[in-house]
Amino acid sequence: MPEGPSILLMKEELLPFAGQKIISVSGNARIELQWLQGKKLSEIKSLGKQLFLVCEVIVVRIHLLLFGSYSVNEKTKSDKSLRLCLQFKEGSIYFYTCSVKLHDLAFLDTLPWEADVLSDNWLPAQARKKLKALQNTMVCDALLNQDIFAGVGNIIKNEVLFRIGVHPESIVSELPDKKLTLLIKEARQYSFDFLNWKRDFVLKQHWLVHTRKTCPKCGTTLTKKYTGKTHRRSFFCTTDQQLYDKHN
DNA sequence: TGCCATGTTAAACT
DNA sequence: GAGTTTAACATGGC
Repeated sequence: MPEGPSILLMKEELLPFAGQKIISVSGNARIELQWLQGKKLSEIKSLGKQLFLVCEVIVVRIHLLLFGSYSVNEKTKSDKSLRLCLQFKEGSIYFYTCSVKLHDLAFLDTLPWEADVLSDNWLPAQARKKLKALQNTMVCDALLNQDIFAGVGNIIKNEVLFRIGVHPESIVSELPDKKLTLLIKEARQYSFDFLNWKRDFVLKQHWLVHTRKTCPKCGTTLTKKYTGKTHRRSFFCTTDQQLYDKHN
């Protein structure tokens, strides 16, 4: 569920509830549920992997983490996993096993909206600037940095690096400018491809390297390795993805 | 059945 | 204090 495109799809599905009044609130999230009671769900926003339910002066931040899920109108999981349920006149929304936090409205102003790769607010120049400031950082870690590429997750990371022919352990500062441009461009482009494939339930079949065994380009065995400071799985082809480090 | 994974945060370390 | 590593959390698929 959890990469940026999936959150965007969730937002789309919840959009019909925007403008409606919250009739009742329940769930085991450790927040003051009663603050939401009777409030209007005035707006739904998203930034990367985070969803924001703006309820007049209070903002509910939902993050699905690794295992979170949601449902609309019908409760599909146990009480134990139900973190938050908002009931409206014409239906309900349910969030399970996710992080739920309350913030005031001003909190939204502190967020890096320009980092959201799927948003109209996306500023590639800003991403480039942040990348240029990185010292000794591997591209695999840079792509997962939510302050630079909000919404990019491990799948997108692996697929983007294969598309642009860059080894995940490459050092950002060693990338030629052309590659850096491509990296920034594909982080957004692949996220949109992910979004469309996910919407059509054909995402997995489009994975070229993620969880795959052989390189679709040259047929050699792909490498699977936990890379970078994030220690996340990387799938890559040592033939088709060039390593840029201080030695070459 | 045990392992592992589309993620993040906080505690525990050097 | 900084930068880092580890632990914790929790569910479903293979």
